[in-house]
Amino acid sequence: MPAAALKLDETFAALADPTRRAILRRLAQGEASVSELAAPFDMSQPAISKHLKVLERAGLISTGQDAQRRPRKLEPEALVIANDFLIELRTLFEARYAALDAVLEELKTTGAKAPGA
Amino acid sequence: MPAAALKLDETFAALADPTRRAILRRLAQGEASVSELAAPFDMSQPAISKHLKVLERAGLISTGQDAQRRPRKLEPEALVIANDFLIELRTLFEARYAALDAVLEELKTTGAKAPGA
DNA sequence: ACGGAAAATAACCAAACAGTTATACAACAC
DNA sequence: GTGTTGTATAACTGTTTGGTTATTTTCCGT
Repeated sequence: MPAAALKLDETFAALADPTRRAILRRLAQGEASVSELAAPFDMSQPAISKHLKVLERAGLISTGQDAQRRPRKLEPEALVIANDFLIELRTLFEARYAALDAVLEELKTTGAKAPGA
Repeated sequence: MPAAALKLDETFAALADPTRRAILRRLAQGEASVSELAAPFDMSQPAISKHLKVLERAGLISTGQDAQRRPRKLEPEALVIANDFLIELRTLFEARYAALDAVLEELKTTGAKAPGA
């Protein structure tokens, strides 16, 4: 298993939670402190800290420092890795149809004979 | 919470497992029966059936019928939904930089004064 | 040095997950 | 109908997850 796959596990798992996705949306608009991030949610501060830890382990965010605050910011690289997997799938999928199209085209031009014949 | 968010939860959660991602890669190349899908893995058939159920609930695959076989095929629509979220994030993120660039540009042309001054 | 604010950590709990084995079901072959 | 193949379901188990409250740590202000 490639090393990146481990990160992929964590990245997709991190994205599977609506609270965490909302946090990412917020961070896409700029850095924010834990309490700022926690404010919109009906949830304790430690719960948010846990979500942030999940996001950080997945490489989706990073932590800064500003006095007592630990502002988080989005790390878009991890998003790219996730996207790459989706693109890989889509590419494989489309390649298959391209191959099928090629076969059909071949059949048409050679007069509906079997490929090996 | 929008209705699509529920699917997003399930879709990303489904993608978070390496066995399931491998199954999707396999299915991207064409339909396959359960036993075909199970073959590469050191895992029981019921375990694979469970993974397939997770993938199906997420809308990532669908089930056909061919005698005793229940061939699965990839459903790329769900991939699009997942991709849309990533794109949304990226768009928000880039919009912010665009806004920042605009501010910097404004500062440059007006002679480095504060925006409100 | 002390008090307070921001955040992290610990300890705990219920629910969900990912696997197992054993069993049941469905559809074909004879 | 009987046996066989392919798949699903049931029941169980250890681990992980997502939340809680209580406590601790870190840093600032005075």
